[in-house]
Amino acid sequence: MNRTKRITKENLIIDAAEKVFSTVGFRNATMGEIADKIQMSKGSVYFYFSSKENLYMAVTHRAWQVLLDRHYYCLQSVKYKSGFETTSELFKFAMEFAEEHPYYFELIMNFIALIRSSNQQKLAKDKIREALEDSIYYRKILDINNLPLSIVTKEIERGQKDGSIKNQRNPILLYLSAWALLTGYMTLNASNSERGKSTIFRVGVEDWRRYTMKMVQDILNDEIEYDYQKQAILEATPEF
Amino acid sequence: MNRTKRITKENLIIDAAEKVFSTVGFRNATMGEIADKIQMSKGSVYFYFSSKENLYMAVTHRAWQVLLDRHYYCLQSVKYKSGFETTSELFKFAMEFAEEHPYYFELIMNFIALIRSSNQQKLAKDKIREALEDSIYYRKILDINNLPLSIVTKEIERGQKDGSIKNQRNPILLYLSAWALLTGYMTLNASNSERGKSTIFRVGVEDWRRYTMKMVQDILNDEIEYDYQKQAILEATPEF
Amino acid sequence: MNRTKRITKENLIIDAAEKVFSTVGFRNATMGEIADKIQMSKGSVYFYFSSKENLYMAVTHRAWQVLLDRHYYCLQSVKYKSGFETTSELFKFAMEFAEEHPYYFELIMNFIALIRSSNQQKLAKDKIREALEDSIYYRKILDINNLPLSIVTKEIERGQKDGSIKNQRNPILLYLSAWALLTGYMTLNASNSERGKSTIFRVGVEDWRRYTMKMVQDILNDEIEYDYQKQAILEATPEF
Amino acid sequence: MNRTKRITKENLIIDAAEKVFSTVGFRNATMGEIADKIQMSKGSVYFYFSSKENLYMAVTHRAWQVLLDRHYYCLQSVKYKSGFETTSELFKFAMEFAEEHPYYFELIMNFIALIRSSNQQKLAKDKIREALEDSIYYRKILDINNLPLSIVTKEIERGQKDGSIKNQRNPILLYLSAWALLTGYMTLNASNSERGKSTIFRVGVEDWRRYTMKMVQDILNDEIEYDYQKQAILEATPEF
DNA sequence: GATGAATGAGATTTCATTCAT
DNA sequence: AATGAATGAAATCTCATTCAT
Repeated sequence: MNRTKRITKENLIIDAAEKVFSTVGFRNATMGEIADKIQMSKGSVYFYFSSKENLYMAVTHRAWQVLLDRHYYCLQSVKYKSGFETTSELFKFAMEFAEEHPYYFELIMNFIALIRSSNQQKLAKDKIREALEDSIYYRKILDINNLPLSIVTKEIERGQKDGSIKNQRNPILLYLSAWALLTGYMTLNASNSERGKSTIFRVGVEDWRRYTMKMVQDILNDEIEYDYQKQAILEATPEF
Repeated sequence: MNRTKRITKENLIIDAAEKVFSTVGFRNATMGEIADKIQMSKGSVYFYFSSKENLYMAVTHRAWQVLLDRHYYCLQSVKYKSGFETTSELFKFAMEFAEEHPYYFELIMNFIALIRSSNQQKLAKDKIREALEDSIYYRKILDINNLPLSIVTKEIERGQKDGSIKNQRNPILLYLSAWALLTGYMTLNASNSERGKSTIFRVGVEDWRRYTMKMVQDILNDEIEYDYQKQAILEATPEF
Repeated sequence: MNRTKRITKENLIIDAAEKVFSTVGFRNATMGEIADKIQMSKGSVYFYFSSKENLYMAVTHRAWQVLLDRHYYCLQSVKYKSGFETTSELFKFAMEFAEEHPYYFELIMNFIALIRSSNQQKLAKDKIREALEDSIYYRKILDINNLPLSIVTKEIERGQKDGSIKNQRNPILLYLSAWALLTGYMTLNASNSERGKSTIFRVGVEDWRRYTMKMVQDILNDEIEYDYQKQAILEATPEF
Repeated sequence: MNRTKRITKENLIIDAAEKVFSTVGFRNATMGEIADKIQMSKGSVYFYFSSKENLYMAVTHRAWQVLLDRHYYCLQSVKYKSGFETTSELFKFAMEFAEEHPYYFELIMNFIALIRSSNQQKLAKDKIREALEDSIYYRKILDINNLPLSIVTKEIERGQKDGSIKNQRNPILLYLSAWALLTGYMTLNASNSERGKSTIFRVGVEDWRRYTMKMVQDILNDEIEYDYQKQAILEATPEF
């Protein structure tokens, strides 16, 4: 079997896995169900993916690829704009990505949680995490997972230099804050809503989405001086 | 065995379950491990909690209780303050809660996701969700899970009336936005950090935390008029 | 606790056990359910009955007692009648017993099966049968379970002598045949029918019942001479 | 694995299950024991039969098949005989079936009890019955379980028309009565006896068997007129 | 390359029974 | 006498994974 054909098959399997994982979750998903979905035998699935964990990582890898593609696409099309404009665009695209592919977004979050827990604790019993880390796709993702961060922070830095971004704080902090906003929005929204239609606690989702994007921009525009009197309620935070 | 003793035992089990669930996750956790942790037999655990799902919900219930207690404690201590002050305090306490009990926070998020998915789709295969919903604790949580929202939004409304909160948008929107900020912060931070010490992508976690709290306040202070020129990058959002 | 009180309690438990066993069967029944039914603790049930099997045998013992009482009652009231009349009465009473207490009838059948299997094979694994045979009630039943047979056969013999029963075959054979008829009727009828109302395969149960009783009488009236030509279809059976 | 091989395996498992079930009963039987008996893993057994209940129903299905085969075989070989002769033959074969395969007979009785209880009561707790009814084999048996009845009653009707069967009562009643006789005989005999050798209550089993068959014929020959004086002991039953 | 039968390690759950109080 | 918490031995069922064909 030539390389092309192999890749086609792999993608077919990843398609099926994506559907099954997103519907019932990793633990509930069975290799049998995934194989059935594309009229394939379990044995064949194992021919292409050495383990369930490896297959899961392959789906996660695709999620990162799609996210990354958006970033590159975005860079290309906004080359001549200011740092603020590019950064805004990047987040707008990220939001669109998250809403179009809520499960990819979830996978990305899970991956981030995975590397966090890897860094800090090696829990004796967690066979699954070990298996995940054994996957070739894990390595592949490790190689690219910082790219979104570096792409965006580079644009933020550019914006801080060209004056379009007023907030002079650490670009990574800005990135994280904006990304947290997006994450929170997605998590609470739980990605079930048909965009613009649904309502959550009697707030239109579309309203919320717009306000979230506005807040991202506010972050970029935020100047350090602000009303310290109100801040005083919290602990003193002079550096902001 | 009197009521007190029973509750003590239940709490003992919940303690153990909390540790095990938070370490290896619900699916990876086994009743045997939970029982072992407190030198109890599996049968005994089942004497107190009718199923693994029920036990999980008991832990989740505790998480909501702790969160709710903070809210009430907070209300009590800030009675004579402005709406803005109270709301700020409430979020400050929520943040502290999340950082002190990251796993509780996770449980609360999971519960929210659970009721979302319950409302929208009855997936044929998901036995686990069904079992979760059968739990008495599920009912108990249903009865209280809206209280944080209603407590905070009431304070926001008060603040909007007394002039201390300038942002006149839908109080629920403000609540959700602030809560999303917190959620995103917690998710990305993955809550493993010892407060103030750790670093994420070379940003001090403490810095990030403070900035997050500042953003919450900014939400409250946000006035509707702002620079529409920058907004123009996004789709028009006249209502903000 | 005096003897009377003890017996009262035991009967209370047997009542509950009877209901539970008859509803869900021996294996499905739990000691907990039986105890609950009379607001008693499991421990107390064990105080009176040393095991589930023992309790089951106690219920079975009661069934035999009730059957036997009917026999004695019947003997008393038909003292001056012919052997045919008494025997008919005995079967009429047995039929009524079976229909009024279908579960007792089942217990009696089960007991008969139990002693059959005991006589013939000691299956290594059958812990339950062993436990049943350990019961004091098992011994008690062993002492009485032949009484119905001997009572009825004595009457048949009397009838054969006084000329009212024409069938001169072995009285035990007659007894078994009639009892088999009753057993088959009860088994197929499955005891669910409200007497006289229900229908089985479009045959009125009441019709069937009457016909069964008629057949019992036919057995008693059966004379040895009959049309041997038809019999020839079966293997030769000259002794009948 | 081709269809033939699969069926062979299934039959291998059914063989083992039949032995185990008949020896220790459904509830006492364990899948492990069944698997062990044919040097197979439990998992493999589950590969062929989705549950213990399903396997049990598969054995029951075989029992019905064997019974039915006898009926058809019998029909074939007695085509040119009278209704009386055919019916007699059918019962003779049924008796042989019951004696050769006592456990099959028991399974058939249990199945009949099962559908009776299904028709009349849905007991909340009986998970087992539900599981039984979920089996594919349950459906299969439902499709054939009335055939013996319809085959035999058709022959009885023919006999009533051709004059060889004198008893003009409802053919189904005759069928049930004869079948009840067989059932009672089998139940009391408990089917453990080596044919012709054993003795029950000092009656030769062979004698009893012959007499039972004779009674079946008597049913067919029974004419409605008989001695009403004796009947008077029972409640009036004018229709017989 | 593809198949699917076979495996076997576990996981949840149930209950009869015991025993300290 | 009575209670009911605690135990622990089983039993059913699931699936990721392997491997002969």
